[in-house]
Amino acid sequence: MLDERKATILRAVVTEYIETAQPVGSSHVATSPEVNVSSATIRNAMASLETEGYLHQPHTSAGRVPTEKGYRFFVDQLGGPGRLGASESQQVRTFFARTHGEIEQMLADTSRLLSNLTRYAAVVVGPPHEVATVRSVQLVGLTQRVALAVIVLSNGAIEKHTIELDLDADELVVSTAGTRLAAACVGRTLSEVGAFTTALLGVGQGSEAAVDRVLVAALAVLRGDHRHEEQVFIGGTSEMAAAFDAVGTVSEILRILEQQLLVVNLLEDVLGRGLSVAIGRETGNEALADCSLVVAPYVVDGEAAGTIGVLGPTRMHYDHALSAVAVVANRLGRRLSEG
Amino acid sequence: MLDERKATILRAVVTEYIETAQPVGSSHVATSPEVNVSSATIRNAMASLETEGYLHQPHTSAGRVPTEKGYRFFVDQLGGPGRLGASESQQVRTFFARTHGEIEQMLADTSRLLSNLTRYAAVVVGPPHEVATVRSVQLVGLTQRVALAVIVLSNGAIEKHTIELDLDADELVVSTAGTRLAAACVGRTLSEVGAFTTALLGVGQGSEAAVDRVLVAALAVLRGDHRHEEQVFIGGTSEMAAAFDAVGTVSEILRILEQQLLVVNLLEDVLGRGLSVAIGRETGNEALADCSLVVAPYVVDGEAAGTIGVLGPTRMHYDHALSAVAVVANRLGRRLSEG
DNA sequence: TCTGGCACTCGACTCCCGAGAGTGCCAGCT
DNA sequence: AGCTGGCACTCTCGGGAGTCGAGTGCCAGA
Repeated sequence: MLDERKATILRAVVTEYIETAQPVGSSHVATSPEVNVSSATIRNAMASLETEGYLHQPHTSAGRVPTEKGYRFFVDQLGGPGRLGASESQQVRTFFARTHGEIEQMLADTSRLLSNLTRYAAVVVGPPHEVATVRSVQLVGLTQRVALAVIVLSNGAIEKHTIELDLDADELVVSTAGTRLAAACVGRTLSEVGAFTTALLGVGQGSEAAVDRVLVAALAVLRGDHRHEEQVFIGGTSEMAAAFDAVGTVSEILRILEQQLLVVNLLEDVLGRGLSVAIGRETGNEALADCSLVVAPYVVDGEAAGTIGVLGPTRMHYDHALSAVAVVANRLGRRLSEG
Repeated sequence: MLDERKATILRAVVTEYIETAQPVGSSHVATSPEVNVSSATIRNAMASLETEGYLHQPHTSAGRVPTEKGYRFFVDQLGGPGRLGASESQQVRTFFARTHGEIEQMLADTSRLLSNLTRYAAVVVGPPHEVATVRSVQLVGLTQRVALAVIVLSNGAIEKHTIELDLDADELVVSTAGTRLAAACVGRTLSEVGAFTTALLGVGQGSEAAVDRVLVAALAVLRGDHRHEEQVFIGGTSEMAAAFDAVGTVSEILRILEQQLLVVNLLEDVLGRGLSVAIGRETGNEALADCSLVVAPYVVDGEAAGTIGVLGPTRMHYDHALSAVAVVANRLGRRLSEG
């Protein structure tokens, strides 16, 4: 374990490196107010910190740079998110006080807010649809052989699925099927609906064959995999790009962010490991070796509903990012709980 | 005007520069099979092309680089999109043959297809909602004072608007209002609906006051500005990033792409000027000085419905991008016309 | 156990020079 | 008249030498 002095020195190195992106030398650390020993002593400590794997020296005559382990120590000793500055927390409050309207728009705006606050890329994963209850189901015929199932969920989200019919269905048939479907689904969750069998719907009980066939087709679609249908909103990629200096790195990161499914899994994996910060390779993705991810779940009506996160360089302002993510997650959850 | 020789030389310089990103010297042009004069002659021609503004010389002992005017000439003399390679046009065909389901998903996938084909960023602007006819309207109560208007359009798109009510409305009131609304709206376009007055809806004619108030609130929302509600799908930003070498440039371009409204305007402005390619500053955006934009409208049921485009560096493969954009626009329009 | 001092290392920066790519111009050829 | 080969010139790029200085490790002494 690190004694108090080494911890202080490590803290100073990390802080300094985050600020300047330059390797930090012992004399520079000595000027830090928390440290009251000479640079020679610091040198000894830094050498030892290096052998223990917290610091790395790019070359002999350079200062030290934190390793992932060094950042990890730094983040752990932060001990959770601090408070956000007054003007920033005011900004968050007014944002959530003013925002209204469609949930998707709000989540997208939230990702923009978070990236504005942190100057890194922000990811907002919407609440999963499976757990929300169905408020309304409607079947709308688009063409003779294609209908659209529109499902309104209690949280204002909408799910829609095209249903390919194997017969020409007229309006009456479609709307009859819609009514039957609605009667069975409203008030249940999507995952319950997914478990429906045709029997539960009463297919075949004194109904037209055509209606039955539409219902069967609709059920088949609704039974489909609802996992990972979460919507993902990503903002501030330009801020993120500006934080790196190699265009190749930026390109690789963008390639990751383009795969929304991968992003969702990434965040949930990190959260699943009980972390709120994943540093470099801890993200589990080689392409993000130079990145860190700060995540937090948000809670709607007492249930974990979704995840938000911030993606930046490993030398990110962890304390600020942690606070921002925590505050935004908190407010977002509260806002969504209002209904 | 340029004589035949100068045109050929300019063509050769542009082609070469697009390929190599290196300033092109006269001796290099001389090796090109279309050119059968000595490098000295080419030098004279290139000097004259420079004074005429088609080429630029970074410094005395360097080769020439095309200016925007040079690219403009090159693009104009291409005379429209050529044919796409066999395997690529096959790729487009199978993509549109296989794709099915939600229109949004399809447009998003289209942007991915286009960026895959071109290796640049691709933008797909969805059909505007105002001109589609309403297939179904539904009012769903979410809470006592918030209802959701869900509008299904004939092309399978969905528009939804939250409606804040100034009274507590029970289910019956909301659904009654919904039925009345539907009766009036179905079959019309959204812009017609937007022009509705309360009188047209028959508000007040033998109906409950509560229903009327819900209807008035709903109409107010639907009257809202529908312009620029087009959805935008952007893919391949990572490819785009890889085509530049300054991270600052990439960041600026991403900042543009994050503003979807701006992107839509950009594409439509270019198209409005009758162009299919905007080079550098021709895009009208200073931040895109190093970019070119290749755009094409797509046509659904005989009507211009939307726009697709490709954003890459000024030294992009114009002929290929033009062909890809043209083919994808064509197929996309055809696919959406099927219904 | 900490500190000041000291010798040492090694990258960053500068300067310089040569190589090479490219140019402009001119005289001569067709 | 127009093209071409030749030539002198320019300027970037890359490598090498030299210097600077930030930073280190280690040691002797308080």
